[in-house]
Amino acid sequence: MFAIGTVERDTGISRDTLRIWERRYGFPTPGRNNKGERVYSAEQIQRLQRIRRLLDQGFRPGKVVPLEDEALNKLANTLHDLLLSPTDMDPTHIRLIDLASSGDIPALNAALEQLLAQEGLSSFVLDTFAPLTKAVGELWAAGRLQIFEEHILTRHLVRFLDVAMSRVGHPPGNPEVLLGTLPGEPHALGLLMAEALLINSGRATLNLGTDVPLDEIVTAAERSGVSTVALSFSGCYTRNTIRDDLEELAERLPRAVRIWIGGDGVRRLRRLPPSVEIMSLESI
Amino acid sequence: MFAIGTVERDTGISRDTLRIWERRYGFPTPGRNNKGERVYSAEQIQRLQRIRRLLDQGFRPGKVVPLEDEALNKLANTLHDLLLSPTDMDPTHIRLIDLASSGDIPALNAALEQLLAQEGLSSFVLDTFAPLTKAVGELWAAGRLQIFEEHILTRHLVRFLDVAMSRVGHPPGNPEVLLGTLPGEPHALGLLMAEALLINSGRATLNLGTDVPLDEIVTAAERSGVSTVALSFSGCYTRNTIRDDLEELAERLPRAVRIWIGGDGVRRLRRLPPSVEIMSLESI
DNA sequence: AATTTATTTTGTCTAGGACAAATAAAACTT
DNA sequence: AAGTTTTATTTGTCCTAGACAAAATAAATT
Repeated sequence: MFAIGTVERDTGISRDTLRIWERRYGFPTPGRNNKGERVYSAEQIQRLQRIRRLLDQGFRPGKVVPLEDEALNKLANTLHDLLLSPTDMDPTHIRLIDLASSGDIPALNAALEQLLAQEGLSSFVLDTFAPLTKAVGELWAAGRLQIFEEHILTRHLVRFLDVAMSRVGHPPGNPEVLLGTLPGEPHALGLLMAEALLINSGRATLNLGTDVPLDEIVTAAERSGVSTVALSFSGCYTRNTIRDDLEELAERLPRAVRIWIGGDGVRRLRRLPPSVEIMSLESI
Repeated sequence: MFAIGTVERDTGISRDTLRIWERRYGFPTPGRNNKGERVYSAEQIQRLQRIRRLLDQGFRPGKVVPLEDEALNKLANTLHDLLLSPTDMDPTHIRLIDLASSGDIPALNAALEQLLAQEGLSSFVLDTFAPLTKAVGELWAAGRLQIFEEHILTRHLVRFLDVAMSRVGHPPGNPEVLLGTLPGEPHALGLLMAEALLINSGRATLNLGTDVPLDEIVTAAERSGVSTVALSFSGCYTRNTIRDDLEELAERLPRAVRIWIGGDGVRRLRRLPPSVEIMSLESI
């Protein structure tokens, strides 16, 4: 049995939200310990994680949280069929995904190495690596991957790109593009793919990685003299303040600095500050 | 001006703690917006971050939170002098730290490459990389590094070890040791060093990375059939439940599986379950 | 079909108190 | 003097129930 703080950490759903879901939707239904505090069962946590994944895919709490286990499974399956229908997928990708979901990391690495050698870094990132990343995310959303499997895969993908970039070598000169994600955004692969493309086209980068407070981005941009700040937002970025953050960033950065944003989390955004531009990997 | 949620994210101090510090120690002293909600200035956030670093070093809130800016600076300086007195340090390390804190990444990489070639991976990790990591942490704790500088350094160190490991290649066969950190622990370098030493001695590993829920560790250990689970805890692991977590882990893992724990966060621990063993990098 | 306006949904924040785990200090024993 | 147990202090997490605004959807208008 787990306390609310543990559930918050393991599911990424805040205490406040957990309590208010209980009041509004009748789920979760924690028991109480002798202190009167909520205690959650492992099953409820698992269901919360499944709900979380569906929310990340764009569903709304009111339609998902009250659902029973069965209905939830059905929804996840529908999603799975929708997203991962093998008919319209490249057979090479299907093979990679099979290797990934079977956990055969050495074979996956070998296959990736071969594709990298054939296609060159830029095409590899755009045509192979990015779709594979997307597929992993969708497998995960559909509940076809355990959390630990997703961890392992992501780690290996990160390592693979790191090694590939180290072969190209870092372009000389001052960095032109600063990369990072805001606090609360843990996904680094989008940044890494962007960095690989930039490096491969001869532009020096400064990758701050994930979870960088806004004022540190400003300081880093000023110090390093970059001309562009690139931020990545995945679908799971729940913070409701992206627009405010971007406005603040645009205001505090030196005038000449452009802001690029990308990732699944930016689709819903409208009315951006003038210096902010939505970028895709292809347009780098 | 920033809301309490933002401050929580950027400082890692929970809302509840922020409110209770205000009540008990008279700091922080946020203003209020028109909704009656707390708003924190950038200066207060900076001071909170400095306080956080001192707490990570083992200071207690009652002695640190009420301090004025001046006293805080003084304490940080004393700490800096204490931890990083150059007299008792290897000149090679001093040079590396200089390169690191000056932000000259290419030069740092070159120096690391040279030392790696000279010493071999195991000695390099133990005698160069680990002390450098520690020094970076201490520079950061003493306020000598900006957050973004620490981010950049850490990223490059991770990348460097990843590349070094990829040269050694992954040992064949089933993994023997599973590595990971529990939710709330973001530092991956300890794991990575352990992994490098294991790989270099021919033992296959399975690195789950950071922030892995406990039940996922159990599942992963069962599926992969490892004989050891290795967890890393840095000084900033504030979760008060390490012992409970370890007890639960020991109970749920297969009997034959040993648990290794390491890192700065385990020094304070006593009365561990019988299958749990405190390990240092040297003893791997 | 594209804007504007109304309605619903949703997450974050507020208050002060309660409690136990963790740590430090004191008392005791060997 | 060093180790162990007992007492006191410190500290973080959790509780309740309500309020409010931003985001998303539905409805109405141009």
